[in-house]
Amino acid sequence: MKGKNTHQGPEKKEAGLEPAGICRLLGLKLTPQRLAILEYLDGNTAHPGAEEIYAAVAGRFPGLSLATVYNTLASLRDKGRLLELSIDPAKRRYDPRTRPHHHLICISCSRIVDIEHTFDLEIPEALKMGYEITGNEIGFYGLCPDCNKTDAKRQPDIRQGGSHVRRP
Amino acid sequence: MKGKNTHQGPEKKEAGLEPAGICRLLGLKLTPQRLAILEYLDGNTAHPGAEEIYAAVAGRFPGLSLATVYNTLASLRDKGRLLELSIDPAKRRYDPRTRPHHHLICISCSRIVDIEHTFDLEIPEALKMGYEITGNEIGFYGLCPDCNKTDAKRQPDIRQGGSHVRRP
DNA sequence: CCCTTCACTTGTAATCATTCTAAATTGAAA
DNA sequence: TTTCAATTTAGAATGATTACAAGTGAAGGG
Repeated sequence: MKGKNTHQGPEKKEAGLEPAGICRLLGLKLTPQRLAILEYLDGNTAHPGAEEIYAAVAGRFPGLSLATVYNTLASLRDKGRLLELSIDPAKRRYDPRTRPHHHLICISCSRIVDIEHTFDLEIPEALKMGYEITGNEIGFYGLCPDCNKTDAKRQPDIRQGGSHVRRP
Repeated sequence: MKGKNTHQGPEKKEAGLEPAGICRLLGLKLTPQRLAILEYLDGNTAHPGAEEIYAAVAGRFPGLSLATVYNTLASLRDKGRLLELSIDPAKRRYDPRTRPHHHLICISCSRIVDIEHTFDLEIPEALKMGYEITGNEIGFYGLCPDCNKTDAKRQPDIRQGGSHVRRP
């Protein structure tokens, strides 16, 4: 763990704009803490939670407060630069990739990967119940390669139910 | 609030089987607390959280413990009789309708309605990253009729971002 | 370059949902 | 009945997130 980020692999980043630029663009004050957080998030595909972000950034930036992480995440989220995912029931996860995409989460270890693919999700007008729809997100559930190996012998019925079934 | 349930409207229930039958079928002991919870959940389309279930059932069943609600929900979930939704970042919600379906949540008041519609969600093999997919759930985000009315004048940009943007 | 100011940061307390625990209770099988 | 494991219960414990009050520093104006 030495590089700029703890990526899951080589990934294409969002359309340019380094941390400082983002702050200026959003009208946010340019503080070192923010820059460090932004930098950690930039191109990160691990969908980290607040605590993880804190741990990672605090390493390079001693004295950082967890509260600052939450504050920063909140403003980025409010400004639309960050997606706050509720796909993991244990905690909120953050995704710097703001272009619409979906997620695939392991029901055993909670690892999340992005699904960059467009689906046709037109809801029949009759089912919209008068809602004005602004977005959508698909959560795919399954077993990641690692867990699939390990769990092969577990009760098979645990996988029934067709949908987002979580392990005890 | 007098009827059997606090439904959102007339709804078709899951394929028969009253509370007692469900317990027997699942090999669960038939306790009055469980029956009361099952009864409350039966046909309920409000996607209640644990606290709400507790409050509702405790009304008719004084002495009920919140822990029991959590216990019961956990066993029903494990047995596949109940879906545990993480669509609401504030808390887990429960859905007795176990047939695959999707949800539409109001980004302002968190009201959830079911979307009973089948979508074609084939993920290109190349994007599956080796995961064995067991299910999926689409979360549609938007404004419910009520909030849409109330919020009409709010900052329009809050609705940008394309996806699950939550109100501060 | 020096002020001034208010957005930010910080540490900590408070809150909230959920889980854990250990003891008491009770279905249900024998 | 008797028995015993499953279940219920109150309350403590945990973990994530939010709230708060006081201190700090980035940034614009002079």
